[in-house]
Amino acid sequence: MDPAPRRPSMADVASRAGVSYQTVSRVLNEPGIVRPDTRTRVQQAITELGYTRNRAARALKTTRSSLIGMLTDGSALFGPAETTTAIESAAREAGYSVLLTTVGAHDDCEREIGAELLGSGADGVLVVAAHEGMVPAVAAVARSTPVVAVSAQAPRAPGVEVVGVDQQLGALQVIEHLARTGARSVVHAAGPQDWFDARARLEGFEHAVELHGLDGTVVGPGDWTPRAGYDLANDLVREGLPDAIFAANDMMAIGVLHALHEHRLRIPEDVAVVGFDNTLGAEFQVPSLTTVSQPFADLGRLALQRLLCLLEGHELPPGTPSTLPPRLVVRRSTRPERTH
Amino acid sequence: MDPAPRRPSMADVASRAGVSYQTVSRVLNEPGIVRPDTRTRVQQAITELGYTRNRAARALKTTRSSLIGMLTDGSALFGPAETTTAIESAAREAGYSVLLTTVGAHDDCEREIGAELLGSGADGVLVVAAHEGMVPAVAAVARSTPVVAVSAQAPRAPGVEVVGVDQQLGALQVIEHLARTGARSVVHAAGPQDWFDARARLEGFEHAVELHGLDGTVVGPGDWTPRAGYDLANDLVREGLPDAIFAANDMMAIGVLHALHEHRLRIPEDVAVVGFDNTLGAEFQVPSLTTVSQPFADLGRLALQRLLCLLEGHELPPGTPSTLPPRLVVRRSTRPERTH
DNA sequence: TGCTTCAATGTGAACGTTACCATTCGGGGC
DNA sequence: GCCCCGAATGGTAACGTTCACATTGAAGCA
Repeated sequence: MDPAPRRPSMADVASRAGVSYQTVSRVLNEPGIVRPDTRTRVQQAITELGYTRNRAARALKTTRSSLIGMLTDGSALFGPAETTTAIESAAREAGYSVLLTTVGAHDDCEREIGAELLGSGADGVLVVAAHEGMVPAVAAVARSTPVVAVSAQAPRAPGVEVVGVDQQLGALQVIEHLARTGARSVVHAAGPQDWFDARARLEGFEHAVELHGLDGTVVGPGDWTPRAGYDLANDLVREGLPDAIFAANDMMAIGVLHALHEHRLRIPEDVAVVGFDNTLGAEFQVPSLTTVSQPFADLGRLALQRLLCLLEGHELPPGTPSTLPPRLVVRRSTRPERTH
Repeated sequence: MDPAPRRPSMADVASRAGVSYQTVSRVLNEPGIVRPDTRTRVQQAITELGYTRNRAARALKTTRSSLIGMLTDGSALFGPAETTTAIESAAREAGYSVLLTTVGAHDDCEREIGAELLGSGADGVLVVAAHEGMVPAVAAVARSTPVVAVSAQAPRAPGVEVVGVDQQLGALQVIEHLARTGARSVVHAAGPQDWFDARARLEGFEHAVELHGLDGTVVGPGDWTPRAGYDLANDLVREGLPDAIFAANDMMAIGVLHALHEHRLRIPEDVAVVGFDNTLGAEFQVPSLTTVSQPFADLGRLALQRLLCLLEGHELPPGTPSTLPPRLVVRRSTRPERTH
């Protein structure tokens, strides 16, 4: 093995460029105040040596790690993967790196995750797919670190800002569409109620159903998976079908479709089906799935922007929303609206 | 604002426990050599103050960051999300945190990403969904940092170890199954050829088809999305259908199914369809999708294990595989095998 | 008792950077 | 020609840890 080929430090760059390491630091941090020819000399030395700043030393001295912790449920990576990606690239652009912490949905994660996040030294934390089990950990972290949650209504812990898509509005759009297309009875195949999003969708469903005088029933809760939708739909087939089934997410809707097909039911003629999320495959289900599209990427960027404001102390641009509207995407799994 | 409520340091813990900071360090790093009563005193002080080690200082002194960089394609989070999750939790268990770096499939990512990874100070790097565009960046990183790639055959850059699922074997299993169920002509709807996995599946297809004397054709390449599968299948319907269509991944297979349904073709009677990945929704497509299941979670753990060996210099347990076998999952989108 | 020995703990220095203050140097105003 | 000023750069200290070594104290043994 090589005798520890130590990465070059500022001192190495400095001696190569014939300046002091302080000048190197200045070239990196406030290039404006160093004379152009010195600056280019230093920059050349930097590229020649392949120098990169030692992150640890920098963090130690500045007490800022340039790290953002991202706490997310493992299973959630399937759905809002776009949020994750958007956050990461926006963070990179702002000079931060993203520290990923996943948590199993059913982990007893309070102690461990909280400690992990705290110990990670992140400047701020983003909670991406929020469920009840995360709340204690998040609350603990929030006492010493800025936290922004991407969530329906949020881990209402003190110090936690929330950015989200209006899930209730999404549910309302679904119900209105179903009402307009002639549905009288609607069943909501609910998601796991320890997830904030699932709860918000359920509440939205109940309000909307009442508002429109529909016959609304809730079954479940399921666990976001196709199998849950499949099982719930089979139960419904046995016990009597409504005009429409509104699944808590696309995966459950896929399971619902499958069960209905097995029973040779026609969609949407016998039953209409609606999902939520507009995930990648939704458009190509059979029939293509009417669903609610969430602006996952915008959401990620928005959350990061908010966190950066918290971290760097500047104001949020006025008019920045904290809630984004979802968008109903009508496809073939529901009856067409009359286009008189 | 509070006047910078500095987090407690070892010195704070030490003075509270009435020992020197060195003793605190020892309690944390080699508890065995400090007297039990001192140890408990220190530990109590630690919990009372909510002390956590300053990661930056530790990294600075030890020249190890306890960070593992994970480079992945953004779109890949949809598929092998399990790999990501498995890696993260295994890493946490081993005392490492995961730094996430995503890259758009079509980014001109060479310079930027390479610099990012290098500058991140990660002790090692894991490349999760490998495509051609990553190679320069990965090669650059590999010169100064251990790199393990999770990939078919890999960015063959010097110093990059590879762990993967045997994609060719998967393709072979598919073709054998199709041959046994009476298919004579098979079309492969290929994936993007700058992805190593896609290329391996294509090659596996070609070998297997020749081996079994089938009439094999390749169409595409597609871009992993359902729409690509949909478009390719529509072309096929127009130009003449084979007995079976083998899509490069499940998403493309979903698009294929959709197109076939639109043309009122029966699956598998008129055309059989096979996917790859066994993603969450595959079982509940209509009909349920025959596909190749990849042990994503095992793969993630394996990759991390390899990287840790590289990092910490110990030997890989003998008999540890570097290639995992996939498993064909036969469902209803292909004809049943004769069970004589 | 006096010496060695070892276990337990303390002290000093260093990791690579940035904040702060000191120094140098050339030029403009009197 | 003197002083002062500001621009450019250099030097020193400190962030919180860990490593290597120094110190302490009690036990073991002649």
